[in-house]
Amino acid sequence: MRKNSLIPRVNANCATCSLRELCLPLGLNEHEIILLDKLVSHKCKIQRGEFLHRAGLRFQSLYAIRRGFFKTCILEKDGRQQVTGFYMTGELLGLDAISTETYNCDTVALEDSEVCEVPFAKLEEMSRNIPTLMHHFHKIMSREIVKDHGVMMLLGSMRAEERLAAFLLNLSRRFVKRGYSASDFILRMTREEIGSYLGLKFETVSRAFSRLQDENIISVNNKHVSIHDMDRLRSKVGNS
Amino acid sequence: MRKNSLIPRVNANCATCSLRELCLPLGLNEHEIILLDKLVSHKCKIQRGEFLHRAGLRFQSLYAIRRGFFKTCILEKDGRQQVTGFYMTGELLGLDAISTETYNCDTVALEDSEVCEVPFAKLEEMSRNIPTLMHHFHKIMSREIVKDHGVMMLLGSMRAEERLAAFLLNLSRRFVKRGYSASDFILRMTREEIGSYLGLKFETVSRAFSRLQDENIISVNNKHVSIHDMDRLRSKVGNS
DNA sequence: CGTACGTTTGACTCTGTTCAATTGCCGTGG
DNA sequence: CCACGGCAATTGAACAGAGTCAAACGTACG
Repeated sequence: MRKNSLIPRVNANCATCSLRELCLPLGLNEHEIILLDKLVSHKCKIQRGEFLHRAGLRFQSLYAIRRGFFKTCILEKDGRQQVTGFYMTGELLGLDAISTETYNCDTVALEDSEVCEVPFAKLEEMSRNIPTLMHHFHKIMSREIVKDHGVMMLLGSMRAEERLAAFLLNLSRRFVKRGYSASDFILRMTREEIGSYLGLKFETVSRAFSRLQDENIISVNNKHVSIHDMDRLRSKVGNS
Repeated sequence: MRKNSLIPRVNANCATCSLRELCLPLGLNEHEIILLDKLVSHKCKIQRGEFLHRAGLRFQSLYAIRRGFFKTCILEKDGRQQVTGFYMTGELLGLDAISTETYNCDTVALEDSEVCEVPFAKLEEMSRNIPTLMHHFHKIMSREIVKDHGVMMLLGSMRAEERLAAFLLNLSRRFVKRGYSASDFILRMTREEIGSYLGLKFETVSRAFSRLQDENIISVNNKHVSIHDMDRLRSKVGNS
């Protein structure tokens, strides 16, 4: 990655990493985890607002998020930008770059973060000898595809309020998995970024927030969201 | 797959298959292709309108399309349906099922088709010994993700006419790769299916077709499309 | 403390949806 | 072979939801 950056690097340590459930090594034995430690050679810190990488850069590594929050976005020649995903602790960045051997999206930290660099060639080589690793990796890629199909569903057939409800429920679910509150969280992204991801203008996002708040389903205070009535929020999705 | 179906099976033969450029075996030597032949044990024919598989079925195999045309769609509990993709000769079906070990979309032939069954467990096993096969497979999965991001872009930020133009250009490009005309083709899907894929109602799709025809960019006669002015069609995409 | 940016809200516009009527196409059966 | 029925596609008119433009307010950061 960014050769001339000052991002500090230290050795990773998968064996003690608290992400073991979420990240790659799921289901490996102790010996295999030690091997993996050698694969994941470096951690690096990315400050809020910094790019992990930009579209066009040559692909070499995937990045597992050890801590933090990222957005990925693609940019059309005519200047339009589209946020293609938000990624949090334990998730894997860069899967889309394998096909072209070039990162084809910008990846930006939305809070101070830390990632583990996973050199892809080494990952492939190692997975030849560790079938469970290979299989797990395939599942992760496949899950990414399923996730994208969900977003396509959302973009293709839901209206503004439904989209926002689905988005909040998705975030909530992912926070829970990581041990945080299901109903109380801080949004790391702006209304505009949410809008881009959901195919809406930021004013529409703001209005949808306000409407959900007026109905006492959630309360919003700038970036802080509290879900008061999870069931009614759920019922917002899929009732058109 | 469908144990009690009457779909006839014959041995596949990758070595002589005309899809070598598009399908999995890209870049393999003769010996490896023979191995692959043993992997891809069966071809089967699917008639127009038939399901290759339905959502919920246990996943075991990927399917390479040897000839034909498919749509994949997901169904929400509330009855909404979303077409998530159209697949043609040389493309690979079932990648989304790896994550859950269950097909999570319906896959329907839109014309009489023929697929090669690729047992996934065997594919993984074999790719341990053939690094190029593994790498190529990773690229295919990654390409699927990139493609989905493109659709998200389309759904998130284009208007009706742009979406249709982008759709037609995409089809055109894929037909060319397969040796067909870039400017003259038969649509295998209905307006409703196009609409579902593009996040539009079928009336809107129909109107967009008519408008492009009125501008002499294309001509449409039911399922038959001719592109008259490729450049102006291209300029329709990305000018809002 | 002040500025810049993000957010909210209102009024108006416009694109796409909805509802409905009509035409065209294709396969089936008389 | 033609007539019929059903499904797909086209087109129009009225409507609604999201977009646009603009103003005002809050918050965060230097």
